Amino acid sequence: MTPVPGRPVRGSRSGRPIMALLDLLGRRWCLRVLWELREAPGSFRSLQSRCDEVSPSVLNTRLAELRAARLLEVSEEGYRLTAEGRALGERLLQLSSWAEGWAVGLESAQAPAAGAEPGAVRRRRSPLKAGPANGG
Amino acid sequence: MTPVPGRPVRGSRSGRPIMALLDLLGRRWCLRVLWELREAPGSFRSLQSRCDEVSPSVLNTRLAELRAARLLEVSEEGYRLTAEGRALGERLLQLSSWAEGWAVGLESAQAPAAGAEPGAVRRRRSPLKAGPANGG
DNA sequence: CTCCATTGCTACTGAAAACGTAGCGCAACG
DNA sequence: CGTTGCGCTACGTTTTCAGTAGCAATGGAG
Repeated sequence: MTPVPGRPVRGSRSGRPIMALLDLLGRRWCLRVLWELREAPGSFRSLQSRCDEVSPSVLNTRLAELRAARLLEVSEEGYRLTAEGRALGERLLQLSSWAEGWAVGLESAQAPAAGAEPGAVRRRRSPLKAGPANGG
Repeated sequence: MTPVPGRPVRGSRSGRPIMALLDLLGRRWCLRVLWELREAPGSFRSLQSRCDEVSPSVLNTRLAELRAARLLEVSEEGYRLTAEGRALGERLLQLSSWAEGWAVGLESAQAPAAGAEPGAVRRRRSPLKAGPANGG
């Protein structure tokens, strides 16, 4: 089921646009497909190959969802982003530049923060300062 | 296993930063947790509640991964984004504004593109125009 | 001081999603 | 016509997520 704004989606009962988007983008391979299509349209097998041989069944499911969400359309070249999809893709580009800085920061830290590192949130009986009211 | 730049991650053999990021963000609930933390820090149960009662086991896994990636840290208020994490969160904000436009576009289209709609990529024996060389 | 409510998770099971493979049917090339 | 390559689909297996119960630590109330 493709998450779209206005309908309840995983993570939201209200169907807020950003919630629908987070749900869709949070599916395995979705961001990667968008990323690849941002660079160039492609056929099914081309996309499969560019996504490191993702399984055809999952790729097909993701393509159908992206199409249902009108981020992607079928053309003579195979699959390409719609205008909306391209606009989204431009915003993904900014993630790339962020990621370069991230990688540098991780390198200087030498390793990912170890899971065994002390520092888990202490148990407490009183609630910590409340966050904002529930979104959704 | 937390995807980090420099190591092979799902979707990439080279460990390119953007690939590690796409892998991490493409996990269920990851974007949503980042989105909620962008707004305000929170305790475990607060985050759980703000993420529409996500299961504690998955939330715990996601928090650990985000922490290993140094996007999140433990503080007196519970969990909060690191400086890097906040920078990423700002970029997520831009997705929100995009999503508002998306929702409008979908409304005027009246329904998500039906899966049963004709227009799947036609079979062909010759490859379509090739996309770029494999990324990853 | 004791009791007990609340917290941060963990353990565990079943459901859903992803993975991986084989192969069908169509298109088109030789 | 036979063969090759394409876009998927079907199906079984593995992994991840969803959901629940509950433990141990914390600390507020009496």
